[in-house]
Amino acid sequence: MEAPADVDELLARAKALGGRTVPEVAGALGVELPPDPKRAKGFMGQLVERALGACPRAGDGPDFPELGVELKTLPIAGGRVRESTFVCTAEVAEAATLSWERSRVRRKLRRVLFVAVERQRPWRYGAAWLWTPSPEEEAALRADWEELMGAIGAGEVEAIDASRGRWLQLRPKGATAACRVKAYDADGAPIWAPTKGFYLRASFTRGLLHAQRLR
Amino acid sequence: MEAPADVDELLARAKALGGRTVPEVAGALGVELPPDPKRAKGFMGQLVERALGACPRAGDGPDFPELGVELKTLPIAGGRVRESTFVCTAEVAEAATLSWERSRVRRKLRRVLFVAVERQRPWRYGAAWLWTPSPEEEAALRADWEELMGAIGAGEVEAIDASRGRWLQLRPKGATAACRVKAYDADGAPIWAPTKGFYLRASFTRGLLHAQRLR
DNA sequence: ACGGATCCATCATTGGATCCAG
DNA sequence: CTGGATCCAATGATGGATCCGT
Repeated sequence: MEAPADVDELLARAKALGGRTVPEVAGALGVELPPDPKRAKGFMGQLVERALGACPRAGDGPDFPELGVELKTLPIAGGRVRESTFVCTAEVAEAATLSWERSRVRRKLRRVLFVAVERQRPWRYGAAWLWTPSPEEEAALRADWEELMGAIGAGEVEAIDASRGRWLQLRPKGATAACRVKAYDADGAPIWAPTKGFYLRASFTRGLLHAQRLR
Repeated sequence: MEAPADVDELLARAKALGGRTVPEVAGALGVELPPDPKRAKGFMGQLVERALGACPRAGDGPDFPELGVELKTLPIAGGRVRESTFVCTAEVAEAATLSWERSRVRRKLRRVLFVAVERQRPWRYGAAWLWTPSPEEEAALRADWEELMGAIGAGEVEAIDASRGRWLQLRPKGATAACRVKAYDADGAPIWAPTKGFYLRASFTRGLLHAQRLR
């Protein structure tokens, strides 16, 4: 699948997935289903990337570099978002000096294509829509980001838990809880800190889903 | 194989390999020989690491962290060193600010266990000896390092070729010539530079081998 | 419900070096 | 001979997320 030429084409492709089942779409792409779905946690996201023609080597950049669009799947059950949404890993080592404007979170969330996936078997694609933060949303996300990164920069990285932040939270990220990354304490001395990732709370994406239904 | 308790034990183990063939040592360790030796370029080095009990997760540190010893194999044919010796990748991005004292090259070469390997079939282990740079050797290596890193720091990374440096040279390093690493030009602007590695010229290690034979 | 823990894939980097064309 | 190119393995970081115990 080649990359979509513009945002309209991308959105049309995503909407066209609506109602189709995951096994059906995987089969059409020649992708095998994982033997143990409970362990292939990223499978849904990677399948949608292929189905929509996302850049296979996106790396740090957005999934659709030409369009500046990031792709996220939203697991839905009983009409409600079931999980928080991973945004990116936290730049722990640069927490004290990085600005919101240059942050990964802001880059990732500048324009997002959400694709809902109904989690009752057989898994089935649902709604798809583009989201760009409104000025109010961006201000709130920024406030969360600045609070959380500020705490890391102040050397509190060990003490931060997932209860902080209204819409963005920080949670462990990595293969195990033992994963560590280089960081600096409040005095600038190097330390090994737990790996952290930013997540959008489900309460936030529930709001987006609701707003989208009203359109 | 557990790690040697001290340098004497390490050296004794290395000398005990002398005269044994590579297939024989591999067999004793339960290691299979690579199907196509021409493509398994690092096999010899990794086999000796296992045979001597080097730290399997050395990463950035020395092969024997407790002893501060780095292990290098030297391919020999007709009594002469056949190849240059890879030391480490060059810290291209930090070229302008890094000092010799903190450099990877110096750390790697502070104490080296050389193990000669006779390259006429069947490959066979030869001499083994410890080397620490004499003040004169270190001064010469430092001069090469400072010249080469200075050139990188001055933005000449594209222009440096392997003919520079008396004993240390810079050569491409990586999977292909297209490999690039982040660097900075003379004005401090970010660029993508070719990946480089430091090598000891064969003329240098020939001298070490000769000196060792005279002892 | 949700905070903490975990799982897989892929790419980049580094370490181990030797290959090979001119 | 030797400067330039390449090859394999292991690790770490990041991106894709969901699992699961309380």
